[in-house]
Amino acid sequence: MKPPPPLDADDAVAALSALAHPHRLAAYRLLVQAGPDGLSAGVIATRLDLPPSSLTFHLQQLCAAGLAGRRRASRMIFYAADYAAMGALVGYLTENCCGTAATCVPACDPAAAAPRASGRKSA
Amino acid sequence: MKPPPPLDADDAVAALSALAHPHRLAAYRLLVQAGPDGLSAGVIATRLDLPPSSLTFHLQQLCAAGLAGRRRASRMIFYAADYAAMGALVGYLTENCCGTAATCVPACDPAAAAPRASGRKSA
DNA sequence: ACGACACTTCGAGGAATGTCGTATGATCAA
DNA sequence: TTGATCATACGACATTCCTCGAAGTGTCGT
Repeated sequence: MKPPPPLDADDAVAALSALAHPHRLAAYRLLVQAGPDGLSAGVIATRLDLPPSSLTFHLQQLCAAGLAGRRRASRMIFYAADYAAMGALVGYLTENCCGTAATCVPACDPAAAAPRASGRKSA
Repeated sequence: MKPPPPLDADDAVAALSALAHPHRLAAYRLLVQAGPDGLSAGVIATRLDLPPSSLTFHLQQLCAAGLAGRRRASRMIFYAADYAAMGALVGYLTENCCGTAATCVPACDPAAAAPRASGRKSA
């Protein structure tokens, strides 16, 4: 069982596209830093100073790419980062870069990348 | 001296945007896997089955984002991945995600992320 | 010098993306 | 039920991005 589910090229492009926008990247980092509980759409909109409809648009991209999940709590909707998805993306990016040893990036450290059972939610 | 130069939000978006396209992501992975010597534009064009002008367009995005470098060797031009840039990007993405410990991704391992100014991955 | 080769630059058309006001759905308080 | 709040769906517009043929630049072999 591999915590980071194997990502294919299309998934990776989707995830990267989702992150490749200032507002979405900012929102995503907010979620990453907020932890598993996530943040409500309203809070995110306030912090990012974005109109609700624009925020929804971006949040949907993040969810569609599998980078975030949503959960309803009464009137509010909470979004939370999907850490496993990020791990999978990083894995995809660094895949095979260890073949060239010395030039490899930290995240690509074989010792850290292979054995790590941080299995988590994925929905 | 920090191998991964601190990336700001704009740089991160630029890098992510550069990778957020099927052809560029494919080209980038080819470079990552090719190692420090890189690959010539012609070889990349052949493997990706892209017309030269299209390839140049994408390769330039990669270079502009700092993810790749170019070097001329007689008639050919070699492109090579910039591993440090990738490390910086991964670092930016995972920054602060360790605050929530258990949910954290492998790449975000505090032991590997924080004190890497001197030593790096094992040999 | 000449011709061949490797790649880049230029330019234009078409497709995809981001923005945000307004309307609508869902939930809660009284 | 009525009214208020939180968020999403819809629609239209502007802008940016991708593609690729043709022409141009630099390098090599003869």
